[in-house]
Amino acid sequence: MSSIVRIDGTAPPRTIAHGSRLAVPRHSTTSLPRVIRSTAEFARHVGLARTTVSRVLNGQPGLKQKTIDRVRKAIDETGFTPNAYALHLKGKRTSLVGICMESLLTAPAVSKLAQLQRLLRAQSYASLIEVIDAEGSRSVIRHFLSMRVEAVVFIGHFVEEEIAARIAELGRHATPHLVIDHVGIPNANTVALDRRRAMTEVVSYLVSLGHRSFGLLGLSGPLRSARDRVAGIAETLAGHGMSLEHATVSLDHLHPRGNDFEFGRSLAGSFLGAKRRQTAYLALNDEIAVGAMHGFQEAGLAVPGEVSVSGFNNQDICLMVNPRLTSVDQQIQRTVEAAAGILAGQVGRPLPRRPVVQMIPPLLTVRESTGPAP
Amino acid sequence: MSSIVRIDGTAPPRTIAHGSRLAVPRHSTTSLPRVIRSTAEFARHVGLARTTVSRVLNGQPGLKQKTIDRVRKAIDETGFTPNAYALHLKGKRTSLVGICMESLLTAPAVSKLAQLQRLLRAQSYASLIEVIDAEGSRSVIRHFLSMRVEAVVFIGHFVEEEIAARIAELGRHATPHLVIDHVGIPNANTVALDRRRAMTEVVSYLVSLGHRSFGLLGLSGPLRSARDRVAGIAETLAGHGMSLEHATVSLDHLHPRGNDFEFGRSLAGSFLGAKRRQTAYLALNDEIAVGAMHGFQEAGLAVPGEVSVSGFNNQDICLMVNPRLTSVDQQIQRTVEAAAGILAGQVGRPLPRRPVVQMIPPLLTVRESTGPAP
DNA sequence: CTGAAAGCGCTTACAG
DNA sequence: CTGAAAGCGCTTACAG
Repeated sequence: MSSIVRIDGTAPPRTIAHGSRLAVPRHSTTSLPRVIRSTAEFARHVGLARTTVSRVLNGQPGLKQKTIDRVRKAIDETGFTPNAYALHLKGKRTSLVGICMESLLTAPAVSKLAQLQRLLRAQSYASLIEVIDAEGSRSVIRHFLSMRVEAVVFIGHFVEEEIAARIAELGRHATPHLVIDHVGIPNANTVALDRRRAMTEVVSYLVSLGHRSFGLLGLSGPLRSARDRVAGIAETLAGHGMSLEHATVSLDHLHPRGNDFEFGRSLAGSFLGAKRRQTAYLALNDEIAVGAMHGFQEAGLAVPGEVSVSGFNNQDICLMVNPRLTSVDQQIQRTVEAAAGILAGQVGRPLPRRPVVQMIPPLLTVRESTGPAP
Repeated sequence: MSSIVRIDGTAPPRTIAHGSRLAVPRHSTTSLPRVIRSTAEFARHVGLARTTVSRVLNGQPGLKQKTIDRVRKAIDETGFTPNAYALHLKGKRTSLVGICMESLLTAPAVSKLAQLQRLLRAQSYASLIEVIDAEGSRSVIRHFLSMRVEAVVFIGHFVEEEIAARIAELGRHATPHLVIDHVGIPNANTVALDRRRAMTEVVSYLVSLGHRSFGLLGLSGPLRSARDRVAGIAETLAGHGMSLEHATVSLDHLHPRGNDFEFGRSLAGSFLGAKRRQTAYLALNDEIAVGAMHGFQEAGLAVPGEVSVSGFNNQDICLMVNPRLTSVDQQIQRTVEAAAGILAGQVGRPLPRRPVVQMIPPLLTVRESTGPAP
């Protein structure tokens, strides 16, 4: 068992050992090897030439098995790892990918990160991961470039001009990039959910259930992702002879946007207070939808008997509420696989002249929170 | 707008431009600069000596302002970044921290990662992040070592012997480490929630409400974290003259462990079927607690009127269910700050002889899912 | 300010 | 198998 020392965020007291007579070698009977920091030191340690060690390390032919074994054994014993920085200077690939995250606090984004990293690792890439904001993006990209990453991935929604500038910078360094989620950045290779189509599917489905008036929850605002969604709603309504102005209502302006769940619940309250109630509610995300559902239910409204509610992202929480939430699945696995495929096609080759843009079809997942219009 | 090209995971078609007569310079009127890859090239580009450029780059004194400006301007124009690998060979710190995650799919772990990264970045560390399993941990650590990271952090629960071996390896390389969450690894610097105490608080509170029989949800199994929790329960019960055997029941063995929410719901079903029902239920995590709560409610039981349910981790979902879930907050911010403090005390110094272990006190967060025993 | 030189830790011909 | 050498991209004295 390790000894327990409580500290308060300060450095632990360094105890100076002065000549304990009972001192015994720790862990093993051989003396502790010094840290070996170079092939030169290591070669001396094994009693071979630097050149020979290097050849074993790189699996080159023409070596006696006995020599190979000797070196391997010494590597295991000393834990010697050749300096990656020297290796790269000699021309070895860095096998590094830089990943810029809008946030590590939103579940779908982290899920994309996790899956992308798994794919990259299978191709033996390691990842440098940074959360970026508008001000910090320049320095992050410069650091990635100084680390000679082989590609940079952006996951999330960013300030468009900012990322466009970063992408231009990457282009000047012949470094491939890919944007996941944020669609519409000039000259950006992009993989993103087809959000228009997502709303087409949701709205068509609700219209087929007889809904003609819709409350929009959190879909206002300048974000490209929200605007695309609203465009999809408008388009679909138009196809059924309705208009956005007449068939939809947004009360987003009535409440400050804090925690999404509370925001959704507040919105429900406002809709309840309005003269004419909508029969179906489309939320920006699952959290807002769940909040709204709670708001309606607490006021005694039946979901989906009196109002239908649909979410977005198809997170676990959709299954944990009652009734379970209808939502749109982002198809994260397909998204990430497409991203990895595009990157694989660009790394180590001349950059393509035109950006590659791939839209991923969403999957509407119908559950019990939506039903026929009353 | 970028042109839209649909592809199927294959590389984009490379279009060869053959002599369009309308070709115009893109983006600017100057010709596109070649990618500059070294100070030598860059010095030639600005018309200065390599030495001078280097001095500007490193902010050394004795340079004319005019020269400095000239170099800075050229850096902005060309986006030149000095090769980090050469810099490090010349003795510059790597300012890299390696982070080993058990998983990127569990919210509390990702939250720790996010907050730790923010603290590290404030000290201008970049992070190499890898998800590790028992087999892969060796190669990940060796890669971190070859990248000469200045410290390695483990976040989550691991196979003990595996991580102990990795920590020994790091020690041989004089590289500081820190384990967040997994307590009890020999010789490991550790920061972890005091899980025993967490259960002491929950159980004391429930006992004070009159509860005398407890259902344990998902707390069985060999995981150190679960065993610590059970030990805390036993201790507290003993303090009130009760015993684990008589006062608690676990039915975990009756259901396969899949999705936690469904697992919780199934467990509730089994408890409902049993002869004598417990009055309070302690869950491994919030998801299981929410599942159980749903299970009870669907069977017509009132929460907390007839049964009390408490979760663990205090995730957002606690607020989104009805009644809101009593849970234990891990105090992630304090945890991560402690971790960063310990690391800061160890980087660049001789490793301490004894490991530092710091336990973080939990915060019981009482909500409406727990109440007086019926 | 410039220029030539040494050296960080490697790999890779090259001659023994 | 060994050993000496060149060179990757930097920084840092050192002499001009």
